[in-house]
Amino acid sequence: MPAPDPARRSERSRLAVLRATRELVTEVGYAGLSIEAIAARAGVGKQTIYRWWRSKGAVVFDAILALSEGSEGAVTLPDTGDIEADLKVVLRATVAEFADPAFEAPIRALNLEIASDPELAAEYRKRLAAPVDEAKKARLRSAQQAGQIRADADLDLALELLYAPLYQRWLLRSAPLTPEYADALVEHVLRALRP
Amino acid sequence: MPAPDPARRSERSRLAVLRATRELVTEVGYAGLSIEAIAARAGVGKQTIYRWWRSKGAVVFDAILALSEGSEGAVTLPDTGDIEADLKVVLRATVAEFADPAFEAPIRALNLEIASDPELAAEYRKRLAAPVDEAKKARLRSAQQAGQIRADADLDLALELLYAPLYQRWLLRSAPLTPEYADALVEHVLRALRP
Amino acid sequence: MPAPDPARRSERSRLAVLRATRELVTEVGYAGLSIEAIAARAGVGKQTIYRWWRSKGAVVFDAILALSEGSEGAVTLPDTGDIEADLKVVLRATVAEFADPAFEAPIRALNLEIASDPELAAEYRKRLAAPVDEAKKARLRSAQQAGQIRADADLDLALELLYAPLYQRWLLRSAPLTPEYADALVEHVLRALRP
Amino acid sequence: MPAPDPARRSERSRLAVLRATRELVTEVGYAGLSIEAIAARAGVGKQTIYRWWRSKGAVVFDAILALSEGSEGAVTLPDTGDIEADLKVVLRATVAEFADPAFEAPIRALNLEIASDPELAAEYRKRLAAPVDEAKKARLRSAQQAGQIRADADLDLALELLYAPLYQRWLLRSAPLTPEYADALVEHVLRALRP
DNA sequence: GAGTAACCGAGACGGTACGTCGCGTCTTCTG
DNA sequence: CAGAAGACGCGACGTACCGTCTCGGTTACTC
Repeated sequence: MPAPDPARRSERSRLAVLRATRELVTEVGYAGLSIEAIAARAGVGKQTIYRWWRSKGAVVFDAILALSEGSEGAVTLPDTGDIEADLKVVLRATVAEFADPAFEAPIRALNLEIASDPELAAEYRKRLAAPVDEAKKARLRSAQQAGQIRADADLDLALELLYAPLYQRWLLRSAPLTPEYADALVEHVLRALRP
Repeated sequence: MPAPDPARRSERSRLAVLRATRELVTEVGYAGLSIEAIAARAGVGKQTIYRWWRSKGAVVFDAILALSEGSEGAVTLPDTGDIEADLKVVLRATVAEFADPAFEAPIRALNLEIASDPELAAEYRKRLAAPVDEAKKARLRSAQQAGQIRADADLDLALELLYAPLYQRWLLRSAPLTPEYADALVEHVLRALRP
Repeated sequence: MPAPDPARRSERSRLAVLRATRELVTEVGYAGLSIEAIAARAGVGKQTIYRWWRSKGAVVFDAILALSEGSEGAVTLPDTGDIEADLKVVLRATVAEFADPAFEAPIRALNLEIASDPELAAEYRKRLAAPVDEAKKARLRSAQQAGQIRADADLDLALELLYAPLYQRWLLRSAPLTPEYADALVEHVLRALRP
Repeated sequence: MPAPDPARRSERSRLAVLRATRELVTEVGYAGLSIEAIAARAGVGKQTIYRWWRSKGAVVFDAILALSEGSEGAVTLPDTGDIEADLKVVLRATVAEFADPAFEAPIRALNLEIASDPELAAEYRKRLAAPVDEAKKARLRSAQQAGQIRADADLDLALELLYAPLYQRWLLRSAPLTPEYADALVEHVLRALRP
C-alpha cells in the first residue's frame, strides 16, 4: 500500500464524507454509525474513506474538528476583569452546548472513540484540546496577575477541577447538568484558588 | 417469550460466562469483544447469554460487578481522624488500580458501555456507584463533624471535585496518573472545603 | 472452521439457492453471476452458500446436477437394433438441447467452471459424465454383440469421436450445429467402427 | 471519445503489456488475472490498456497471438507421403504442447475467453484457427490426391474428428493425454476416411 | 418412577457491515 | 498529446458477528 498522494485528494469527497458523518451521527448515534452508510450518504466509494482515514473514529474526529476549525484563532475567553463572573458565563455555555442533541451526539461519539483509541486521543489533545486549554489557562493567568488567583496555583490542575466534574456528569449522566451547577462548581473551585 | 425461570438457571454457566468475559476484555479490549467469542470461551450456547443478559454491555457490567461484590458490605474508607491523609491514601490506591491492565481494561469497557447506554448507566449508579459514593460521603461527613470541612459544604460536589479530574485523566489519557497527582488533587480540593 | 453438520442443513435454503442460480445464470449469464445476487434472490444469507459450496462453480454445478437427477436411473439410450438410426436420434437430440438458451447457458457456465477447476472437473466426471457415458457405452456394446461394431473397438474412443466434435462446435461456436451435422458425424464415426 | 491514433501508439508499452499478460497467466491462472496486475507488471498506466484493447480477453488473445505470429506463414504440415505417419507426428506434437504448463495456461485462458465471448471467438477463428485449419486441410487434400483418403470425404469434419477428441480431453481433463492416445486417434479416424 | 417441561450445548439460519480487490473512468503531471 | 500514475464511484468478494431459530441431551419438578 503506497501512501496516497494528498495533493490529488478530492476536496469534494472529503467534505461530503464529513458532512454525511455529522448528519448520520446525530440521526442514528455513534453505535449505529457505519462506514458503509457514510459512504452511501456521501455518494463516495468506501475505499475513498479507507484511503484517507484510519478508522471510523478518525472520521468522526475530523467531522467534528472541521466544525471547530471554522472559528479557528478566535479561541479566546471573555475577560471582564471578574474571573468568577467570566468563568460562570463560560461554564454555563458549556452546559448549554451539552443540552443540544445536535452537538451532544457527535461529541459523545468522539469521546467514546478517544477513550478506546490512544492514538486518536493523542491527536485529539494536540489538535483540539490543547489550543482550547491554552485559551482557558490564558484567562486564569490574567486573573492571577490581577491577584484574583494565588500566584503559585497549578493552572492545569485548576482547569481539571473546573471542567472534569462537568465532563463526568455529562458523559456518565450521573446527575443533571444545570446552570446552577456550573455556578456552584466555579464558586467551589475558586475558593481553592484564591490567595 | 415466557420469562425464563431464574430458579433453573445454571450457576456453572453464569460463572463461566462472567469469567470468559473478564478474560476476553483484557485480551482483546472492549471493541474486540463479541458475544460469539464469550460463548465459545465459556463453553456455553449463545442463547444462554441472550436469555440472561439484555446486551453485551450488561454482561460486561455483571462481569465486573461480580468482582466487586466479593468485598460487599465492607465498602468503608479508612478513618484515622486526618481527612487529608485518609483521602490521599484512597486516591493513591485508585491511581494504582488504574495502572493495572487487568483492572483497567474491564473498567474502561464498562465505562464505554455506560456512556452509550443510559439504561445501563442508571443501573450502574444504583448498584455500583451509589454504595461506594455513600461510603465516601460518610468519610467526608465524619470530617465535617470533626471540623475539618465546612459545615455547609456540598458533599456531592466535593466528591466530584476529588474524583472527576482523576477519572478524566484516566479515561482520556490526557496526562499521566501519579501518586503525586493524587496528593495535589486532595490538597487543592480540601482548600476549597475547609472552614 | 469445524466442518458443518449436514444433518442440520436446511433443505429449503438448498433448493432456493439452486433455483435462484438456475434463474440467474440464464438471465445474466455466467460471467454476470454473483454469489451476492444468488443469496439475495434465494432469500438466503451469503454464509449459507459459503458454508455448503466451495465456489461459485460448485453452486452452478449442483444447480445443473439437481436438474439431471430428477431423471435418475432412467439414463438409457434407445435400442431399436439399428445403431446408426439410434445414434442419430440421440445426437440430434443433443443438438436440439444446445439450441435452447435455457439449457445452453447453464451448461456453458458449468463447462467453463470445470475447465478452470480440476477438482470440480473430477466431481463432474464422477457424478454426471460417468453414468451418462456408461449408458452410451452400453448401447455401443449392444451393437457390438449384434455385429454392427467391430469386436475389438475401443468404446471410450468411439464415444469421444461421436461427441467431441459436437462439443467443440458448440463450445467455441466454430460452426453451426445442425441435425444434418449430427447425421454426418454418426455416419463417419460408424465407418471407423464397423467390422 | 475520438478514436486513438494508432500511429502514435507506443510499441514499447504494447509489448510490455503482452509480455506481462503471458507471465501472469502462467503464474496466477486465467481466473486470477487482472488488468490492474498487468498494468503494474508492465509498468504501464491502466488507461493505456483500456485505450487499445476492448477487454481482458482481447489482451490475452493478443498475447497468445503475438507468440504464434512469430512463425507466421510457415504454417505447413510435414508431408512424407504417408498420411498416417505424418498425422501421428503432428498430433503427438500437440499432445506434447499441452503437457507444457507455459503453453497450456495461456491457451486455456484463451479458450475460456473465446467460449464466453462470441465476438472474440469470431476473431479467433479468422486470425488464428482458420490459417492453421487450412494448412491441416491442405495436408489431407494431398493425401486425398494420393488415394489415401476417400475422394468424397468431408475434410472439415475429418479435422474435427482428429482434433476435437484431443481438445476435449485436454480442456475437461477427462482422461490423460498420451502419445499412444494420439496414435490410436489417428488410426481410428483414418479408418473412416480411407477409400 | 414416568412424564414433561425447562434449560443447556451446539450451531445453522437470514442478515448487516466489515475491509479488500478489481473494475472502468477521470484527472494530473511528465517526456 | 500519448503515456505513467493513481484517485475516484462502484460492486462483489469472503469473513465476522449479530440476534433468532431449531436441534438432541440432560436435569429437576409434577403426577
